[in-house]
Amino acid sequence: MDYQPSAIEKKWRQFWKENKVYKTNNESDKPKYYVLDMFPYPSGAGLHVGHPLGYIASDIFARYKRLQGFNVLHPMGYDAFGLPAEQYAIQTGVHPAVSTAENMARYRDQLDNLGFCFDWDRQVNTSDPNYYKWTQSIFLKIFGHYYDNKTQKATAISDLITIFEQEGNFNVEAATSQEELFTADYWKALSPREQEDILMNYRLAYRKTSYVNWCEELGTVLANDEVKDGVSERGGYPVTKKPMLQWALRITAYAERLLTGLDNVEFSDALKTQQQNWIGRSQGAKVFFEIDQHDEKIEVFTTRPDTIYGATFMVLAPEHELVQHLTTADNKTAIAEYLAYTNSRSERDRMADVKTVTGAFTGAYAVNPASGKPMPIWIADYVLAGYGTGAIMAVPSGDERDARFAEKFGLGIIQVIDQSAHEGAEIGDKVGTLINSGELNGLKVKAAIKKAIYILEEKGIGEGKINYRLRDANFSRQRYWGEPFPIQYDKNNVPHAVTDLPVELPKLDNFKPTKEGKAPLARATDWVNEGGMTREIDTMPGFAGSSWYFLRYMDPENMEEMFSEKAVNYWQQVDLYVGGAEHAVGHLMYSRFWHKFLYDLGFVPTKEPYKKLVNQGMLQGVIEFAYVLKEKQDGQMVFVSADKIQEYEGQEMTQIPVLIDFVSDYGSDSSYLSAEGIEQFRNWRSDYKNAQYITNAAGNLVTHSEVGKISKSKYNVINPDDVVAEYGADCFRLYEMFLGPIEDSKPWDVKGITGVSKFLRKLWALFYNEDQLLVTKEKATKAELKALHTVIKKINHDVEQFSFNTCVAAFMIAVNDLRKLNCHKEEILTPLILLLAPFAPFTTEELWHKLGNEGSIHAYGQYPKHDEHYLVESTVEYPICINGKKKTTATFEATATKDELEKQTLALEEVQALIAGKTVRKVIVVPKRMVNIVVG
RNA sequence: GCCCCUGUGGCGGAAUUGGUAGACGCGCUGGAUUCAAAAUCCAGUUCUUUCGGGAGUGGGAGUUCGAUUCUCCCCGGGGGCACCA
Repeated sequence: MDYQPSAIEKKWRQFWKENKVYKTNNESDKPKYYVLDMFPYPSGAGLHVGHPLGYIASDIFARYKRLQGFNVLHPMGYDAFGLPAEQYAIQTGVHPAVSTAENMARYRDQLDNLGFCFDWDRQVNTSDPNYYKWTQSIFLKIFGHYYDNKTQKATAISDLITIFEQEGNFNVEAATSQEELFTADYWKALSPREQEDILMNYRLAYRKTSYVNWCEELGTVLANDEVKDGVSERGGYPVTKKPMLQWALRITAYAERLLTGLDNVEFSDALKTQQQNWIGRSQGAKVFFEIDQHDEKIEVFTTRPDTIYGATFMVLAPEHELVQHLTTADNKTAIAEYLAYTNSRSERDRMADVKTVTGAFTGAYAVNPASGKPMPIWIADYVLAGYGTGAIMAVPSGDERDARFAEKFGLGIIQVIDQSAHEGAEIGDKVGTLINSGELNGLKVKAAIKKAIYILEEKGIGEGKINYRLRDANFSRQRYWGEPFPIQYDKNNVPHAVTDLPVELPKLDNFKPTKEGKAPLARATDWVNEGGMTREIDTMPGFAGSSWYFLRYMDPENMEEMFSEKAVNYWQQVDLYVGGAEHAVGHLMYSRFWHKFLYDLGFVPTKEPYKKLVNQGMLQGVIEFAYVLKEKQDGQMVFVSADKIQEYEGQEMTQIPVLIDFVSDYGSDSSYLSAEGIEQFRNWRSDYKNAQYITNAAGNLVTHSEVGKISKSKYNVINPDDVVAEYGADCFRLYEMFLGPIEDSKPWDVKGITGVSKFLRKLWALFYNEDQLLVTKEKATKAELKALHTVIKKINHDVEQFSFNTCVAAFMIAVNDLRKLNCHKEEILTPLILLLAPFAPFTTEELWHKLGNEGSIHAYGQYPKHDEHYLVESTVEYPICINGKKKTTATFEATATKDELEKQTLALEEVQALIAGKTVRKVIVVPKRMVNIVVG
């Protein structure tokens, strides 16, 4: 019988389904293990060959753990809210729920086709009201809590209100944007609206004005991704920043815990540093500067309070709230002009152009609290509104940017650090001795920083402070296809929690924003005004549903709770999380934040959601381009073969991606459109129908290949189903693992798959010859046992290391060895297929049954362990080296110790001849490797 | 500019973590089989050579008996952050 993957795979897919082989229970005598994949967004393009890379790896690991006797949770679901479905709806009128359901069904088919061991009874869908009911419920919990810095814990807002009623906010230490202090009497006298405004400064989910990318022409808010060079990606219309009252999550309250928590998880160093940079902790001081003729003070953050004597001017971000207020009459025009200038520059322009120094003087002066000298107050866009306080004290003798600014505008420079004793050191290195700095003179930088903070605190004009780059997360989206907020506003615009959950998305047939630019949900007027109040019409962002889905898998059908205490106490946390590095900061940071919040409230027993994380690299594709002349000729497009473009020198060319199905020798350097391919290409788009095609001598249009993202818009999506149809799912799985280390990005290339395909047929041939089953009960020889145990040792080691490419190589070697030994013995083959079962589930299931076993190999629960006994030789041949150069070889007892080997080596006549007359300095014995004699 | 990762045959990539560099696969070259092709099988395949060897893991130094592996400098590729006070 030939190896026929399609027949085998169909059979076992059915068997697994009927017998619920992968059903996981929340109760078991076995130890638990939780393997999680980042769930996909079910896009219209379907699954492509890149998606399964991580899924295959985690599937192998899950099956491996199951065979080792663990109770493995390995679920899958869909991150089903998102922009593409909404845009599709706007274009076609198909409701996002409908297109999403279709896409999910397609994904499911494609995933099943690859033989994954997901427990589909636990499927989660973030757009299902039974799921987002709990997302809304968590939001309300966040809304109902503030962060108490004393206990380092989320605490109920009701507790805070009690404190306010008893003693005001004098003793409250919280993560807050509340600056004013107030008494209990003051609090009690406030209107509900005023009280709520204050509470908003404490709530972990709160409303604040933030800026969005607004496109007047499209009448909608755009994501950063949708804005290119200051204009909308669609249509190229201008985009401006528009202030909008939006929900935000106070993730900054958890900055320190998110940072220190990294010490206790197994993430790659690269990922940890990325998260550390994102949080961006820096230690310094906040300092208040008085302003001449004004009551307000300017607050700045500085990491170098020691340089305060060198602060000769101040710079505010153009968006700083005091700018208008401080500007004097004669400077109004200049400031207005500068504000107009910065407003015209997109964020990208501002970032790209670091060299140009710009700014404007407000006419106002602050006072240097240390030296008492006046400091002109300027505005400049090198100071960012979003970082620190949006204002700096400028120390031109210390900071390079301040120096450039002072130089350009002729502002004073005072040297405050003597670095003569520290040649070549930068000020940022925190070395040197303070000069021109009053009481700080003579101190080393580190000591000066401490003393400066002490003095600031003593004078009551500043204090030591830790600043984070991390910003609170914007939590509002002006979209339809997301979780509605469970919030209603009363007539005083005070938000109230809606406790009757879920708040379901109302049905709409138009998903565009309203004419006034309001979010699409404003169209559902009855829904908005239900119950005499006004509903929040924004929806939650994509990261809401994905921030806790791994917990729902533990108890997905629970209608009373998010998940039961029992379930979460059993599964604890994700043991292994596999997913793309593109989520390094966004999703991972937000879900860690939510998890810590739930921990504070006692819902989860662990501080971190993920114990270990593996980032799989991106599988890239080859994009095929056809060259086309920029200028049409006689109204027609002219396509030019890549090997003929020299003939068109001086004429501008552009490249158009070509659907790879038309391309011959796809992916190679010499890919081309044959006459037939050109014909298909002509019929692809009406524009190309009558175009001219300048082909080469062979009549082909040579295309240009580039490695890039696999994407629908690049026409290079390869459906795994097609590969599976040709080679089988097991071959596909093994091949994707064989491509290289799981963390590396690499281009998809089908060239090498024949090698893996051959391997599977060779494996099959160990069992079958034509129709005859070759397997015997004969006792295995020593050589056969050695071949087997070598591979067992290797596989167990590599699977733990997540090194699957080397596993596949080891299998190939084992099968080749057994073929050479003509081994068809059950004693050898049973462990071999057990070993292979995680990698090639269908084939091994078939062979397992052929060996007369019942049930599923994947539920067997006894992964083979290697026995060192079979690997030990009686004698070992050692290379003998003199000073590292191999001179001869000698055979020794395998059991010989290092000392014995050394003695025996030196006793050899041949060796004595080699070292004749020279002094032996030392003998180095590397077990099982070599003996090196160092002479001379 | 800063941070992280990375550089090995024609290609994807191995190297037990300092111990025989190039496992395994692709490709290529021979050969067997075949009327022929596909498929399959066997052998070879880092470069160089006067067939003794010699060189060799981006380049240069260093540590070591010994370096793809550790240290420093430089160059190239990828990713992240970005006027961060």
